[in-house]
Amino acid sequence: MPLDRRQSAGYMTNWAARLFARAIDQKLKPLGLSSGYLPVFFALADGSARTQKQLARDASIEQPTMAATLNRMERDGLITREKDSDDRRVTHIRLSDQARTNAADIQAIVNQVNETALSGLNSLEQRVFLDALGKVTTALAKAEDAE
Amino acid sequence: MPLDRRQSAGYMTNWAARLFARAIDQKLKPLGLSSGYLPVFFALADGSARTQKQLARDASIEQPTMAATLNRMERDGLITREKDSDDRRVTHIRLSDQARTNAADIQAIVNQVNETALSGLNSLEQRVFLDALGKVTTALAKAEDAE
DNA sequence: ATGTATTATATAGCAAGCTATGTATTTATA
DNA sequence: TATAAATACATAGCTTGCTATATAATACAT
Repeated sequence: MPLDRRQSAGYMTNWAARLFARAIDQKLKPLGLSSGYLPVFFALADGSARTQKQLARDASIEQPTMAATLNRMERDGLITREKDSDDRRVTHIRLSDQARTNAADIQAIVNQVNETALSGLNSLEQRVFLDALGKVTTALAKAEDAE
Repeated sequence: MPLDRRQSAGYMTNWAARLFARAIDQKLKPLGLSSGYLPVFFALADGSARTQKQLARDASIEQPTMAATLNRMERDGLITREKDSDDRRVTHIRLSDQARTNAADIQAIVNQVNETALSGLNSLEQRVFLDALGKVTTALAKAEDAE
């Protein structure tokens, strides 16, 4: 790949994100899971319930994307949906018991992929990298809001 | 967003990539372009021809993804396809003249988004960040190959 | 020369992301 | 109290990415 592409933060971030997703999807596949489920999984792992709106906000994902993800997770038996009896616009989402049994495996897979990804960086570089990702997302999110 | 998500390289990289794509797509929209076209654009910007296979390799994208991208670009009048007369499996792809006129604007948009994204980092952090992205993609690509 | 590999591209089908818009319910206001 | 605004979720339609597989053309090997 030409050098100038490697100097573009946007291109490199996109490429890294695709490699992360591929690595995680491949390892989650035997469990019948995929990378898009992860934010929902982690948000609900403690057994609590969240609404679709809360899940979307926590994962920084748009609501229709979250709705589609939850549809797939429901199809796969990973979540249950229960309408709020007071406010019937709201639906409470919980992990199924079956899904909860996978929690440790999922965490191990995520940790392993993150470790592999960062294996070429020393601990200072790892800190700077994660910190930089935080600053980059903050800057881009702020620029988006400023529209 | 909870702290532990911000400590996951995979999650943060995915998030940053989505913010990059959104920022770029929004700015490219007035030109009738989108982020997926960029790697093709840059590879062909000098007026040269490339095959689908070369474009896919250069962009580190799978061949069917590149085929779909090229279909959209052809639909939008941005590229031309010409069959090789010697080897009729091969198709040569070129930017249309119309597309070429946008080159400077596109480069400016990409530069601007990258600058915005990195605006919270000092020059040392920027260097470490880009270098880290290179190391992360190398590590993940190598792990993928090692299957 | 013929059959087998290899190569380049196409197609099918899915996931995960987006924007724009619709629908139903609740809240607020005139 | 009726209407308007806001809220939560659903739906439509698109892009960008993937894997798996098919098709067509070329190259290789016997």
